[in-house]
Amino acid sequence: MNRFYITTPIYYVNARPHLGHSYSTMVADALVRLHRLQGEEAFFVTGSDEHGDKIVQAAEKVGKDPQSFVDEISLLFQTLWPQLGIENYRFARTTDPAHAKIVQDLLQKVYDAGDIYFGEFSGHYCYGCERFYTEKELVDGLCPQHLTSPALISEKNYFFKMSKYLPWLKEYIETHPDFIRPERYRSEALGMLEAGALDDLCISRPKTRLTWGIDLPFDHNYVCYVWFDALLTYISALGGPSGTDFATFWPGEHLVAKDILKPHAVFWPAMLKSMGLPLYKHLNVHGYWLSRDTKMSKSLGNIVDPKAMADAYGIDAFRYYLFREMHFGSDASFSEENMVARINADLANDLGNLFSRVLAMAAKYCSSRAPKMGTLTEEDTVLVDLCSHAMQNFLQLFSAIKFAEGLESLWEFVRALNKYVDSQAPWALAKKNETERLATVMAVLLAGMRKIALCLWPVMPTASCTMLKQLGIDVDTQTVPCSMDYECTHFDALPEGQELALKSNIFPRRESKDEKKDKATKKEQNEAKAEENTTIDIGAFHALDIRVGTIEQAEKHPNADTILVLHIDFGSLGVRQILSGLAAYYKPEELVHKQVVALLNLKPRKIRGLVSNGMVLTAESDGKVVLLSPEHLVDNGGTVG
RNA sequence: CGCGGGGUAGAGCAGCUCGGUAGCUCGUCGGGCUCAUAACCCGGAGGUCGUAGGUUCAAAUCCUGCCCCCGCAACCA
Repeated sequence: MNRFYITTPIYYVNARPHLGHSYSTMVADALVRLHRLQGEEAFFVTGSDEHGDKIVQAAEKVGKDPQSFVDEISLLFQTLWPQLGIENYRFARTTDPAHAKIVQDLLQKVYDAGDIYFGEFSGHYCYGCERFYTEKELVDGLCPQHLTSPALISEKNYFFKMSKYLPWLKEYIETHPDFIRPERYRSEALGMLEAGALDDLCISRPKTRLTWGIDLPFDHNYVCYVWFDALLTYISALGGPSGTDFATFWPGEHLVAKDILKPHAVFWPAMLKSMGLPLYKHLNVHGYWLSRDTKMSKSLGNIVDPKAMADAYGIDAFRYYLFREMHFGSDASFSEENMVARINADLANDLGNLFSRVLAMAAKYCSSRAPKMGTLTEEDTVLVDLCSHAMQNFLQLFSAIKFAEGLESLWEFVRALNKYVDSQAPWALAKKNETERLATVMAVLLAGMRKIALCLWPVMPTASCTMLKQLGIDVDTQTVPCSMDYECTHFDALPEGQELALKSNIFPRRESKDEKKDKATKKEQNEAKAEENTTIDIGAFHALDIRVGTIEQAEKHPNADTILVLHIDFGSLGVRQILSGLAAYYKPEELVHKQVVALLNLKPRKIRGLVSNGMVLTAESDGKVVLLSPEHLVDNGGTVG
């Protein structure tokens, strides 16, 4: 059996989770689901990176000890994921004692191999901040916090001989084109190596400066600093190199955002090489979510709260939007208006409405039971082929982390199903009593809808299950048993007689801000108008050409149930066709020879294919409509005033 | 200064690796249908592909110059 293992970054918990964390984690969830859908055993690791001086400082600021501080923030991450439909993961914490043990074992191993040395590091140290500053960080040579001159001091630390592995790494990346993907980040990584400017990696901090970390096994006066701690989570979460999960799932792959490219593209492969462990399969790098065109940041106050979005628009719709909008690798901009537009167009109009219309027809024509799929016509097989292509493209693009493109290709099939409804017109088949063909058309539609629901499971697990349930297929969000290889190449009907949902409303339309505004302003305008226009000039009344005429002929509109088509004689003005919504109140035959009053100079309007040249005047009473007529017979064409 | 990303229809984007039909969604205009969530289906309008050159039979795509926008302290996917 194939297995799939992927990781998100181990998030640094000095801040609360935001949209970026959520996106990374959703992508991991979707990829795991994609592989599960193909019958593989798959899961991912996410977690929290909890050591380091910034954590200590952040904890001090709020008057907490580091451990209870990280417990609290880590919990925010842990509780968020289920609220975003994320499942099938293991949550790892760098303060877990089991992790510390593995880190120490591996450090010892690297140390024994001679890849760690004790060296001197000198730099600009600010005693106020208790940290080193690089030349770049200093403002006019002063500490940016305290505006004091930093001391030039040197400190002894442990270093990892990374430079030793860089030529090898460069060659490895050059000979493995999709090791780092998309391409642009591979070039960037090669650029980092090209520069030759990378020094060996400082991996320790003296306890005089930092105690919140894992002790170095070979020197208890030092703690391990970031890289050999956080990055090792990817394998400590598998029980370390000797764990059984490690044997089954490693090498896996990683998912990161562009800001942490360097540690993952350079440091980590060098570390793995030194530890004698196989390299990961792929490093998948995505861009940033921007708010309009600028970076989201706490200081700008344009942070998007993922939980609030999921609550407002639904988890599935929110996830769909993120996957559809971001072209993996590039930055994307997030806006609520844009999201509403996307949700309405793709989910409500195309997909949701497809389910709604087909299930409604199934209720009408098939008593909500899956019908028998008869012989397929050429039109049917064209659709079936399209389905197979769309699914294959979708799976291939998703595996290649091209989510937006994959969804786009799947939507070609969604739209094709809507077209198929139009071209086959089941309602017409029902009228003509072509029951066999009707059954086949409905069966094809239902089978196609099942395919879409299956493909969408990675992106919208809950909605996917709802769709499948509406098709009479019982599933839960954890597992959707099927073989996609089979599904791509076979187009089976739902089992005949399977019970379907009576109706469907999976993705209701959302009002955009503009629509809300429009409605509000319209309402205001109407209210203002109502106040202004309590009286009109007589001229306004004279502008109306109202006359008396006699109904000569009356019949039902062939394409509209509520409407009657009247031919009314207006004397010298001739006979006019006027349509009126009277079918519910008058039978056509009782109207003939009746004299009525009508407005003639109304702009002609087409109603369901027939033109109406005026409006018959009526009165409304108790919700019923009554025709107005002169008190006794008058000449046809006479004016009303 | 430098580095990186980008400039393609009213909006948002794809296409550029491997030159040859300018594509998608939304919006807009016209038509159709009545099964459906004012939805769906068909058709039209709308583009000097930032700009100036170059290479080529042929350039959105390759090369060069220039202009404009965004990011590059920290938090941080």
